[in-house]
Amino acid sequence: MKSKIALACLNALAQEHRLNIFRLLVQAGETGMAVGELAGATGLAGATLTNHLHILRRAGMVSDERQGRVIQCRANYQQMNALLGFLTENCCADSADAGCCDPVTVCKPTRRKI
Amino acid sequence: MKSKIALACLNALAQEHRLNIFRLLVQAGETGMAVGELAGATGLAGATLTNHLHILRRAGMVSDERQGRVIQCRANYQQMNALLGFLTENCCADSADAGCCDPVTVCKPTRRKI
DNA sequence: TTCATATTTCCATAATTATAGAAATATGAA
DNA sequence: TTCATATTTCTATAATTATGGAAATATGAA
Repeated sequence: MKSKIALACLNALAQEHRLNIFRLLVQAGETGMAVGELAGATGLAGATLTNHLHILRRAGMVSDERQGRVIQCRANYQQMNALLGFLTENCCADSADAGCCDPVTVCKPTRRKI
Repeated sequence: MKSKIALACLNALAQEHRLNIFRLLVQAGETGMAVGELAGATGLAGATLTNHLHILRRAGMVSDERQGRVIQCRANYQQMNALLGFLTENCCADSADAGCCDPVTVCKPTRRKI
């Protein structure tokens, strides 16, 4: 992950409502949540929520898919893991003790409860 | 780590110059860098640098110590690790598959080259 | 069609954050 | 003392970000 993208990810997560939205999506696992569900869960006005989702999408932290009239959002675990990797990867960069930090354990989406 | 503190850490890192400062300090290891060295390395005006350092300090990401006329800054590895822990800890919160993510490997300061 | 629902875009405003000059403070050296 | 260096605080301004109403778009149902 490039520094510029990491910055976009950090920026996306560095806001109360967006961190909240992202965590809701992470916990929702593979199923994800509809924009309307997120509006209900967060109490945000539609336009405000759309703006926050836009920032999370641009950073690659959230992906979505239209299902009829509903747009279903999901956390992007790959991007989440890439961000964690970036933060630890640069921890030991250029040090005499390179590799002192092992890669972060990956986080996987949870299975939907049937 | 509480969500509010994680937010402060994310916010501290979510800015081009602050991410740069933090990475310089991480790479500087135990020795750290003086404010003046950081000014030289980043090209930031003194007052601007002070403001950014203030935000990193408030978030607990950077600590410092006066040594004569110089203030030596260091990355706070504990806080860095706590942030990584927070991000993965919440990854699987409330999931049926709790614990799917192991704790992040910790990052340690590098030894000073003698 | 027409209508209702879901979501976004457009837009303006309020709030926050970044920037840096100038003055102030802290320290040590002469 | 007096002076030079290091850093911060004060303050103002510019830039960016957050918020949400109203209108627009997309979809499916009647």
